[in-house]
Amino acid sequence: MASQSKENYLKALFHLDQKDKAISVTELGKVMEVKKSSVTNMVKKLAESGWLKYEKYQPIRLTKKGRKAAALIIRKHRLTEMFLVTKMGFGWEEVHDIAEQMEHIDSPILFDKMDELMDSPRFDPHGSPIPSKDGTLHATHFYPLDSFKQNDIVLLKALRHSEHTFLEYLNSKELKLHEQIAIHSIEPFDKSMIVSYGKHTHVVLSATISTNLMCEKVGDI
Amino acid sequence: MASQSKENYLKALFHLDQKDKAISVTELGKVMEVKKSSVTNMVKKLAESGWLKYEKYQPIRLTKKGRKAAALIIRKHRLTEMFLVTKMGFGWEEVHDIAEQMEHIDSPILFDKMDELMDSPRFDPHGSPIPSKDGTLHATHFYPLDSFKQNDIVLLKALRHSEHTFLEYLNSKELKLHEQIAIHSIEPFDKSMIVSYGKHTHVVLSATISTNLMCEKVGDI
DNA sequence: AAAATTTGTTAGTTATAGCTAACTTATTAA
DNA sequence: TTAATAAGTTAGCTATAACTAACAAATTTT
Repeated sequence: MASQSKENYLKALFHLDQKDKAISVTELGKVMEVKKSSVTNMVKKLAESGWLKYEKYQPIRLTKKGRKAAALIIRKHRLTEMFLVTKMGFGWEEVHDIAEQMEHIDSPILFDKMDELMDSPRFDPHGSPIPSKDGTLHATHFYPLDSFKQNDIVLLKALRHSEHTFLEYLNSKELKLHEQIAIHSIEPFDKSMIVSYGKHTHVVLSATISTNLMCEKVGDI
Repeated sequence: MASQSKENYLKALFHLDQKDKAISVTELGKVMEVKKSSVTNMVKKLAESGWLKYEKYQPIRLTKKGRKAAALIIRKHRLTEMFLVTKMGFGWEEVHDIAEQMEHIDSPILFDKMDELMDSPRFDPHGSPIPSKDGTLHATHFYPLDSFKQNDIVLLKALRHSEHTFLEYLNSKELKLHEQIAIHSIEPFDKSMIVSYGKHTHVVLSATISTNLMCEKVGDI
């Protein structure tokens, strides 16, 4: 495939692409933490190799080929994260940086083996879906905790993002994926919630937290 | 640490260093599969960062710092190989290329975890010693099968090299590491041997094979 | 000891991937 | 609708790490 740098651009493009709106040079530069001029340069090269379509001053559009390549890199990343957590005993807050490097490893047998050893997991440790081998990423239908109502019972299915500090916070609250959460009340003023889950009853979750907890309703109190 | 390319130079230098004789630019170039001019250039840079000592037209000498850095890269390589074989079910002929990439991953916790999960293995799947965490590589005292005598019983402890075809050959003969080998006779003309091991009796091993099987004597027939 | 060969170095080129500075195009505000 | 701002591009520079071609030093052979 492409160089590590190119793979990172493809990955970033894939993520921006998911948010449906047009992808700009400036935006891509922000995500990649490089200057706009560097982006213009790189995007030209990626266009030459058919990973994306690009015309001066126009939005960047991934091609089917580019989208598939990106999905397969993300597949390697997420399979690795899941392997590290389920087979090696790492915490979900430890695996991102390792997977960030492992995703560039060129070895189909390695990732096939991980997949096999884990019986083809569909989600990574943070609840993000793992693209399938053909580069397909099926959409999930989870909604932020703050979009549910009082007396709803939900399951925590994914995190909107996986920043280290956020994961550490959830660890400190012993709030894990697939945990059942009961919404006792919602404070109208700051949207903070009083919830119960696992062995914790009547815990306060701020709106900052609850917007990032992606859930699925399973019943009522 | 250094770039991937620099790490590969250090590794090559370490291996050449083990063969005690002075390291030349030409030799290093052959191992690295680059032109001599590229070596001269790189060696200058490595010298500037203190990985080695170098003066024009003089042999290259690794510094203590360089030797340690190299040993730690080799540690990552060999730990990975062992992990892939013992924890993931790969064959010893499949792991080199993967480890070659994984050895550049910057993540102490990953390799510490592998080490822990395997209870600090001392050898990799091909019998090569794994440098310890402080960069020490203890010498092994194994000798090629062809240096033993008729009626000696030995254990296969390591391979002199691990080329894919050689490993495949050993697989086809069902000859594994730690297998006990009894030397029945040695053909004086071509130094081929008739040996028995496992469930195989009176198998012929050519000198080409036996020189690459590093063994340790455990008794007599 | 001179000639031939091998070994090693230097200078200059290429590709990748970033940067700054200057400029152009597009969009938004006055 | 002009002016200001934001977005995007171009040109030229830097570092890494390879290369070739030409040359210099060291070693071997005759």
